[in-house]
Amino acid sequence: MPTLIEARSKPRWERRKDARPQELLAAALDLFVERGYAATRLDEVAARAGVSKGTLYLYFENKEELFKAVVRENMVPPLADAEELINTFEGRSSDLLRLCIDGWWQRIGATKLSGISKLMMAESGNFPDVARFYHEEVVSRGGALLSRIIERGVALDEFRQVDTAMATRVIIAPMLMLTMWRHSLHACHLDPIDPDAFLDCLFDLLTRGFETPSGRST
Amino acid sequence: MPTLIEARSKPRWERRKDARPQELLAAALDLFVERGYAATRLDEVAARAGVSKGTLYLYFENKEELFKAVVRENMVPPLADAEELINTFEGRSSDLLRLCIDGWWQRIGATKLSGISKLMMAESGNFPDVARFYHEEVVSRGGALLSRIIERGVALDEFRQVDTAMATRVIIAPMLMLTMWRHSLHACHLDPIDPDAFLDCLFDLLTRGFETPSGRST
DNA sequence: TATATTGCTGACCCCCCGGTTAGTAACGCG
DNA sequence: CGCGTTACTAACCGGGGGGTCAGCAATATA
Repeated sequence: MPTLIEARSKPRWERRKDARPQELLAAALDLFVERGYAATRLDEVAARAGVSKGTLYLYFENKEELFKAVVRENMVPPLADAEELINTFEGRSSDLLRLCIDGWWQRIGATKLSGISKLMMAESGNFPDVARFYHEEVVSRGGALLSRIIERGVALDEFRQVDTAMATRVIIAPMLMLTMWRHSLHACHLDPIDPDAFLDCLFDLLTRGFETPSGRST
Repeated sequence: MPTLIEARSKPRWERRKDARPQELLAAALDLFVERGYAATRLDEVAARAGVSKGTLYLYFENKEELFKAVVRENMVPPLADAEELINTFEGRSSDLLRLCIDGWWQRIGATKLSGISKLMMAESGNFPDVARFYHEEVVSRGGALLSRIIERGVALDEFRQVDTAMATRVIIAPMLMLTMWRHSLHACHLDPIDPDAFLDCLFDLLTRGFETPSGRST
């Protein structure tokens, strides 16, 4: 039972209009990654952000818009940065590719954000609207990004002439696989995989596979 | 409005005690693969099997036991056959490996059964009991199976001395990846992947990676 | 045709969760 | 200090789905 003083010094709740959205987005990210899209309860998101469910609906239209906001807040900026990097980068295309793969790993793959990729692979079938949004906002942009790197390498005669679409898939697939591995099997007490060794191996395979003889230096 | 004759010739329902379990399992497999574990409604499973939900509960204790039965009915027999094959096979270990990979593709990977693998990767985190069952019944048995092939190859000096656990993961991972690809991205109108070409490529990589010089013939 | 057996139905219970809203309390301002 | 604005809460609604069960109707038997 709160004393009068406590009641005065600590109001039951505070008005913090500007901080709420970020706090709600952070809580939503955590829970979407932990439980998946369908299994995430908006009550729980609100509770973790320290507000009631009604407040959540003051800042986000509904569950789907909340999820979209999480994606826009977290997944899109790294993509934009990578696009900027490609536009300004000067140097070997294989180095640019390595930069992008490492950047993906540090900013997405190794963080809880990778859970969003897993979530979409797992549940896209049940939520076609969300899947379409995610495809437009993340998948197609990421694919285009890799395609540009490969085309750059081919244009500069650093890479062999490869089927760009196929090569893009070859690069993305192991990264997605690493993500799934960490979020499903690994999370369920199976023997862990060493991500750094895995990515080194992947990059080694890719450069050997793509580089032209003239492109190899060192 | 049924006439008297129709009512006599076509009873509202029939007693078919022995056929029900198989029909329910088939319906359950379809829906688990289509929608996932959590999103599958038992009402719908029963309806697709041509019975009411109550009947389903006459043959299966609850949702979890129904799912376990689906796994036992569909995933375990191919594993048992593969174990039998390994026990009796005489020939090169690389041929045995190819047989098992092709067998997996024909009996699981290319069929709706691959949806069960995808389902477990997607939802194991939310259903730890189911995950434990699946791990014991399928994952660990499948892993042991591959390990035995590799150890056989090493013992017969056909394969290099490799880390068996790592090699097992290297083999399984691309197969799981192919599965996920087909069930998420591919299912959502993204550019398709050619599974046969993919598996050829995978097997080529594996044999080149594993074989000892002395093990290479032809 | 009469009776016993039992496979099957469908209505029901109850909790859960996305979404809504009437009302309340924190805060800015005069 | 008092008053108006509004950020926030708590209770609520409705639909959905796992699981249950009393009763019925299809068959076996005679």
